[in-house]
Amino acid sequence: MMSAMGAEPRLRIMRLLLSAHPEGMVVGDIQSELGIPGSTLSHHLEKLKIVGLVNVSRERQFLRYSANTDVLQNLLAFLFDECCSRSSAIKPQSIANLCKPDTD
Amino acid sequence: MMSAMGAEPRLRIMRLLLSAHPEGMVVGDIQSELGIPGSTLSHHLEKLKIVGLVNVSRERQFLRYSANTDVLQNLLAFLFDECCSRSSAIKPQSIANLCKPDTD
DNA sequence: ACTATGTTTCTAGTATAATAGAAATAAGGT
DNA sequence: ACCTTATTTCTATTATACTAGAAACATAGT
Repeated sequence: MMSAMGAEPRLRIMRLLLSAHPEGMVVGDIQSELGIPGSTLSHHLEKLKIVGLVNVSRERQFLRYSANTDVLQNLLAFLFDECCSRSSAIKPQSIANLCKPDTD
Repeated sequence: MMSAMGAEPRLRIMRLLLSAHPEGMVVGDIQSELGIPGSTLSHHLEKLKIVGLVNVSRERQFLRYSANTDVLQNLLAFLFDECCSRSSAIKPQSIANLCKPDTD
């Protein structure tokens, strides 16, 4: 998954899909937004789908892709676990607070 | 950075260095622990160093590598920011709680 | 059935990355 | 100065990934 997110075109796709979450976007819109040729885009979407970072569903003749936030959450949890339980070097609160100053 | 962590040998290195945090490890110990030939290991360590995920310091004739937890924290913060501020789809607390059930 | 549109698969070229043996460099001990 | 140990750089090979045009496939409308 990190390898998948490590490629710039795919990180751009993920960020775009997160902007459009939870509705997601159809391929054509992603394509015109990012300016990536169809076949190249399809290849990247395929990779993101394989590792589970995105979900796909048909909508008439369009394919709608959306970010799989459960999987993203697992990735974040894994990284946290590595950092915290292995080394206690990172303070989760300092990061969590960045996102939700209103809850808690 | 995600690309760097996305390669399996390098993820193994990072996990090992996090286990040994904050002391870190000298190259020879990493090598015997992971069973990676010296030149290959050196190549991977170089990459991790370039993206800032590890720090190096000389210690007599050894080179000691250690995980750069500040940079890791920034990476986590970036991911959180993408997920939370773009989509509000991820609950930071659910992850933060995995690590520190005693603080807060 | 035919046409139009959206998306993928096929194919191939190019670039980047992983691997590791051998030689070179660095630091330390005698 | 020389030898030993630690690590890197050099070099080359092999494998994998990125890119994208063209053709194929899927769905919808007429």
